[in-house]
Amino acid sequence: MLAKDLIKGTLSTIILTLLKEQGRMYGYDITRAVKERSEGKVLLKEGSLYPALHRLLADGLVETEEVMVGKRMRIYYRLTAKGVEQTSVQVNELLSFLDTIQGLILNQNPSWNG
Amino acid sequence: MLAKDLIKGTLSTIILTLLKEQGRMYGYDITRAVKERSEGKVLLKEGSLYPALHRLLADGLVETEEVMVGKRMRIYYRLTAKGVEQTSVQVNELLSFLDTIQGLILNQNPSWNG
DNA sequence: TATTTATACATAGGTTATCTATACATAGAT
DNA sequence: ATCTATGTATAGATAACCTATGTATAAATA
Repeated sequence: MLAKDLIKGTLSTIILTLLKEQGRMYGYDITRAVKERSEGKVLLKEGSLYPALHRLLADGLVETEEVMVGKRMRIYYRLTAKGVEQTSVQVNELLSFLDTIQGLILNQNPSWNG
Repeated sequence: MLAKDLIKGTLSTIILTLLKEQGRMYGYDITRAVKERSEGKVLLKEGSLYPALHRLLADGLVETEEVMVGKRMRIYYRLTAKGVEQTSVQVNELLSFLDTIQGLILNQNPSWNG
């Protein structure tokens, strides 16, 4: 129940990061990459992924390229210039947040030890 | 917008951790502790905190002690035995998740560098 | 003495991201 | 034949968190 909720707010950043790194990916590709890299801990569902991709598209952070592979369609996504910028912003924000939470949990901030 | 969503799923763990450490705390106390420890980055609102505390109470993870201070009521919260157990579980889960996400973002998992 | 700020708890209602479940379709494996 | 993998899509449910509001005591400050 906890693990399920933790992904919230991090998904778009994960997708953007993968795209920045790989250049272009299609949806199914992303689900496998997330699964592999998280060692099976993060299982991205279609109901989460595709709406997320559509949001990124609507926000102008990614652009698409449709390709027919045999009789099957693939929709490749790649970052726009705006998307590249936003990726940096979100990655910094996310890493900073992870630090903050770790600090809260592990009590690395000495100011409260009184 | 990102930072606002990131807190989701982490709040109960933060509260439980604080209680485990401090022994007992009341609501307003918790908001200040979170603010201080996160250096102002996490501003816990009443509309988030009190429902969260009530959930923990309903789940039997905390118990309360009402104290009058002057004419004002304070409700102290402390962990139950079940709460102590659950705190460990959630902290481990959260730290593991933070590592996973960091790995995804920073690509520390070498298995995908092909 | 009037107003602001801090302390202290509470909840109704809104937002929204994610998940569940379902749908359609190609295609390889067993 | 049937299962599994590949590939995209959406309607509806869930639920956590926030906004806004309410009540009340009390200290500060103008």
